[in-house]
Amino acid sequence: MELPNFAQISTMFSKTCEYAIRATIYIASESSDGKRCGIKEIARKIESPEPFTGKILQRLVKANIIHSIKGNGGGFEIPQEEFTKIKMEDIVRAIDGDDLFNRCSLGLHECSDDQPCPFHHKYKPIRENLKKTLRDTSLADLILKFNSGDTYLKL
Amino acid sequence: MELPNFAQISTMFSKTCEYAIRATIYIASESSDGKRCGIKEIARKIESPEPFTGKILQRLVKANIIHSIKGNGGGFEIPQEEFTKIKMEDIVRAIDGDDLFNRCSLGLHECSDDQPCPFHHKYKPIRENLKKTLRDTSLADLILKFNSGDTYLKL
DNA sequence: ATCAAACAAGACTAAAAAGTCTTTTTAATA
DNA sequence: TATTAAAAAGACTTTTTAGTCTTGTTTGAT
Ligand code: FES
Ligand code: FES
Repeated sequence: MELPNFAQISTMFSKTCEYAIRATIYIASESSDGKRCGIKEIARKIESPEPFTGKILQRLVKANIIHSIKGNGGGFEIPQEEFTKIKMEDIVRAIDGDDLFNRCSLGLHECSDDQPCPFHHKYKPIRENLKKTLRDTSLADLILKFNSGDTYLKL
Repeated sequence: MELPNFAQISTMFSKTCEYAIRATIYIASESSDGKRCGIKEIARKIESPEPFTGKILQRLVKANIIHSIKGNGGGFEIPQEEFTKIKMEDIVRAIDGDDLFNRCSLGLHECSDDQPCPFHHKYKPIRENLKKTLRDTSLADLILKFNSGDTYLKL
């Protein structure tokens, strides 16, 4: 008999952030096709709860990552010329803030080289590597293989 | 004006797991000095809520990571010969389960090479690197610099 | 034997994250 | 200008994570 889980599902990004990234990729992919898309469609295509997705999209609009057009025929879109400018880092920061980038892995009040926790020296390079990847990965990179059907946003 | 955080504090480990790791390190450090320690002392030294710390220690006992001695003069300890055998991976798995090790970074039901999400190929090596580090880092490694006062468990 | 100092167990509460619902605003179009 | 299809806004609910409290059990020392 295995002990059941004790604490939270622990991943890099919050669930909210996961939805946000998936939604942004889907919108970009449609935009690259000249199409605008609405909440219902997005929620269906990325398998996310519809009203919650609405909330998240609002936040992405405020953070200037996606554009929204209100009214009949409206929806969300991203101008193609932004694809290379928008990085994964931007989405993560907009939703999860910068804890992932700064916080001590063991929960000390500060992560610092001067007063490091016992895991700091092994953790820091991993985090730096993750940061670099998030900084270097653009929406253009993310939709490339998605458009060709080689990566997935659900299942 | 900056937008306030929208979602959870996102780090690798749950807060519970952070406490667990800090507590284990502290206990090991005392044990390496031949000393046994109680909940109150541990909570004080790692700056964690006392009753919650008790809960977490219980879990670590069940997972066979630390030993507990009940009754007057009791407390927690870890036999020195275990220091190199106990890995960070063991603590993380005992508390957070294996989501960190398996879960898709974008929240798809499965993380797989066959039906990868758009971030999979960039994410996987980072995660593998983290896993390797957790697998390779033993309690002995963690307490080394802590015993010499070069790393910290609070502030 | 009794007492006191420890951990164990489990019910309970609080806070944060995730998710829903209702109302308002916007804008194209008939 | 009325209708309608969309997003925006904000109050609300649920679930999960974090944390507390009370009661019981164990055991060394008096
Ligand atoms: S001090 Fe803990 S990760 Fe830097
Ligand atoms: S499928 Fe998403 S990280 Fe592997």
